[in-house]
Amino acid sequence: MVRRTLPPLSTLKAFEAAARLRSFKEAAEELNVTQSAISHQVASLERNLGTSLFRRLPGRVELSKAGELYFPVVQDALDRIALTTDLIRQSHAPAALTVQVYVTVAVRWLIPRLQKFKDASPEIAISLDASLLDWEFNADRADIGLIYTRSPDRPNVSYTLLRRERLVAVCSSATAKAISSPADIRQFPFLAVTGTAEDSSIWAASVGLPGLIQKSSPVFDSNLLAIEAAVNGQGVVVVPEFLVEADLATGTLAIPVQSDVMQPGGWYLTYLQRRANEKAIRKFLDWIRQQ
Amino acid sequence: MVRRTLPPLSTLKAFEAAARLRSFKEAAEELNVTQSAISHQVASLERNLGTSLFRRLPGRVELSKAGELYFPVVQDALDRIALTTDLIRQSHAPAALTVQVYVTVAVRWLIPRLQKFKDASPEIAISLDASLLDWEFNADRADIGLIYTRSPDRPNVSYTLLRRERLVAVCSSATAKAISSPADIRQFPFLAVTGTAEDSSIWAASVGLPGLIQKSSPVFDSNLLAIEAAVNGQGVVVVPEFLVEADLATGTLAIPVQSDVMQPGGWYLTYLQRRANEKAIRKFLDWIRQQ
DNA sequence: TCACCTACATGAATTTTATTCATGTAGACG
DNA sequence: CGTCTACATGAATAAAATTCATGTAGGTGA
Repeated sequence: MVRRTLPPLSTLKAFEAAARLRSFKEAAEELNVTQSAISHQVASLERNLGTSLFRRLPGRVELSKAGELYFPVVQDALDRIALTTDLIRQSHAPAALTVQVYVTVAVRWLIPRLQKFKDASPEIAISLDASLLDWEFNADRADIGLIYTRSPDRPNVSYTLLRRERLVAVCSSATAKAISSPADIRQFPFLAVTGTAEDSSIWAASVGLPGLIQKSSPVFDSNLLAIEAAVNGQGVVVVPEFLVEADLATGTLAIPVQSDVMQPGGWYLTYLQRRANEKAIRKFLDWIRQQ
Repeated sequence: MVRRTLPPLSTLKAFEAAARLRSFKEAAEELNVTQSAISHQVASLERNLGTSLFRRLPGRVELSKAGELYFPVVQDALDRIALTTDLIRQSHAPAALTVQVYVTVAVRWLIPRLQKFKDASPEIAISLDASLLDWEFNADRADIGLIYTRSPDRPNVSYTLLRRERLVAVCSSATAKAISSPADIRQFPFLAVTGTAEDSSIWAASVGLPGLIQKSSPVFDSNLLAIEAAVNGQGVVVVPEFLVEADLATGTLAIPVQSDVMQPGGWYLTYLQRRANEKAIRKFLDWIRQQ
């Protein structure tokens, strides 16, 4: 008599993800394991049940009859467990929030304002994650992200639009004095930043200077470095306005040529939809919208 | 940001059992592991959740606030999984049924009739488990049990009364001829069987022979052996009537002294309540009630 | 009141299980 | 027809669960 009512529960995690995504490969990515691990786990569950749960088709899998029966039950059960597990963790863990943010935004915008949030919500421990690697929100590393995107439409992610930004070209005031018409800009190095070519060319087009960005332009890893270079009179850089507001106010940076063109995308606060009601996330969201 | 929505699911098995039984020791027994394993698993879950789930009291445990919140959810989720898992296993496993039965009953009653069941339900593969070790039904080893008990009241177990049996004393016909009154029985060895002292003394009392069973009586491990000894003229044994019906009919055994006393307990078919609707169990039950 | 018992805890050793790595297979796609 | 993609598979490795041996604390009975 071989009878073991519950299957090895760990295999269910793999099965649920594979069934939901209809792909072992994607399930593997979601669970941060290899495709091989999912394959083994599913095979082990199938052996345990004495029936196969997936039909293996070329290049993909689909649920078998038994899989169709099993999946909703397993998914529902794991959902319930996950929900209550989070509830218990939340009520017992000290509140903490990791904010994903680009270095430039962190240094030139967020950090100067962050003390106010800490004063208002001292019970929430804030960490910043500015590892440049992710341009998009990465829910594995952060609870909430302050990001720029043209397509705020990833599934299961909430986007709250904070602002659309005007693009401005900035340089040191000395440099600005030497520029009286848009064309004069060509006399100075154009400071390029990886990943922002679109912003630059939109701005250049708006002032009638196509081809402003040359292959020979100095290239920086991030806006932060390019802005510092501009402050030091090394050229002109195009950035969203809020990153240089303080410098414009103090005169550290100046606008050589006016333009009213906007960034094509928007700046958003993003977080996982299912976490929308967590206190720390709500508080940070409410606070940042007032800024 | 430490976030792992699902806890290690294997720890939930231990938690559920411990919470339900309100004892780590009993949970360990149910899951066939050591108490230490449960303790480690629960501790690991508690570490993962960041809060304790049990209050450790001297000699026992009770659920903490968080435990009270978690337990019903986990129990319900595991129940759902178990239910559907069984469903899938059933529909894909070749039907098989292990019947727990005492050796004597197997040899003298069940096996002679079993072919009829196999003929009627050839799709069900029958195994017998007559390992003497369990006097009670053991759901880990068998699907259904044919057992004798005075208290058919274990939780989660269904009992279907098959019959109550008359106790008869039997011996070879040669021995029977030498016995004309109850007292004559004392001239022959009384064949004792471990675990049936009660039956013997009830019978002895009913015919006015208290103290019939002596310390010097030969003792057998099971009725089967004692009956064989009686067949071979080695003495008198008291057994439930159905075990010797065939021998009485053929004259291999005889009843030296009549009595109408019944066994205090009954003969039951037992199985886990939750498995009452399985086809193999229902079929065996229906068949055996006709015998 | 003092052994002794019972139930749970704990750390190290061990066994079992999960995962990776390296490679294989089969069909789709250019 | 090669090449790519997604999954399978077996051996090696890493991680996790379990046991074993022992400890602790409170309760129980001589």
